[in-house]
Amino acid sequence: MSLKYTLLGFLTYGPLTGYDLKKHINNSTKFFWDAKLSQIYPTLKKIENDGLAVSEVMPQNGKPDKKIYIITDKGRAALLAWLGDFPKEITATKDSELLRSFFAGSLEKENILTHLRHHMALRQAQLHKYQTETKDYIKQVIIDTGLEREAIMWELTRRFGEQYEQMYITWLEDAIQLIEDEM
Amino acid sequence: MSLKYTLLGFLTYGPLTGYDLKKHINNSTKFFWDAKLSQIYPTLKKIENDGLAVSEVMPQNGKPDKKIYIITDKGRAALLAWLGDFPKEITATKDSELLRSFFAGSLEKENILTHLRHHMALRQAQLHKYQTETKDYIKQVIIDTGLEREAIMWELTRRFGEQYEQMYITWLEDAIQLIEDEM
DNA sequence: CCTAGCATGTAACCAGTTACATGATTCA
DNA sequence: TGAATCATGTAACTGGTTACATGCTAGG
Repeated sequence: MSLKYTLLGFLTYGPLTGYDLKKHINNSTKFFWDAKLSQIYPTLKKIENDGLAVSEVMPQNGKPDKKIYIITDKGRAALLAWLGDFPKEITATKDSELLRSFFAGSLEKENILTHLRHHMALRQAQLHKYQTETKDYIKQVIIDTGLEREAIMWELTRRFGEQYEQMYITWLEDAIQLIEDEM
Repeated sequence: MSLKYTLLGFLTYGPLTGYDLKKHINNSTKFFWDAKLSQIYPTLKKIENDGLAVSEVMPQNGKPDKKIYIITDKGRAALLAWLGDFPKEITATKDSELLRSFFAGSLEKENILTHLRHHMALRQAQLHKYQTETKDYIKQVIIDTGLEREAIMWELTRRFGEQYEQMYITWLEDAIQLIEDEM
């Protein structure tokens, strides 16, 4: 359901193709809302059928024709309605690594520790990515579009990613310490 | 896919019904892996078909008969194989509220602030739950089962929940401050 | 020469949600 | 009297993944 609004959200900044939208997602919402091209294309079709956007075909040679989507007033209204919505409950975020940790009690100590250390390396890489690539991308988009108000929100969500990874790394460090000492 | 291992994981502590399993999930893994009864029942059926567990029917009157599942050696082996698995990439956790924040730049300042404050109340309630209900439940399970080694891991995942909510609340506070001052 | 990027999509499948169906007991 | 708990499940649907199909261009 939220993919629809992700696409409409990006379309408010200007007309885009499915391929463009995927690149925008990869550089920004990927870590809290991601989708594959094979899901994006049918969703765009549905958006057009519902009158939330219209498409224009730009012929190309050697490549498939580009299909550019333009948001309609109805699409803008639908996005605003969604933005104004309040959830009454927090939605549980799934994390299979926490699940694995939860049931890891039956494994050998060293086995658990190897697991946690491996996971930590992945988290550190992700933290680094938020602090470099993602940060640079947001800076560039601000320069290119001049959307200052939006930029505040984009930077805030980037910082969430950064703080989430930092919290995760601290938790992993503490977990490793505790298991080394008490297991 | 992970629901299968969630169910097998709980079944290693003893024979349980689908209904029992849901209660265990609600008290522990719910915040990083949840499922409805309508998904649990067919998954248990699949687990039995694959030979990972066997079921015994206990007749009752006035209620549907209880169907108790018992994990098999094949089931234990499957769980251990999964526990030993390493993911090569971190999986993006979906969060529609972050997505809403990402696209909230077009809304009025007060509108965004109301949203963030509302979200904060939900997060504080969840934090409190981890610090009371969830903590008490783990204590009780340790008393009842004496699974000390497992208890270390359960307590660690509970602490993750606590630290996650604390991080989220801090982020929301900072976001509110920033928007009040700079928007 | 091979990989990555550009650019579209479909088909089959798996995971998960919502709604429906049944019905007794207990507690506020 | 009505909601919650116990206890099972099915059917229809939506969301999301994997695999397949096509084919050119640019760069290392």
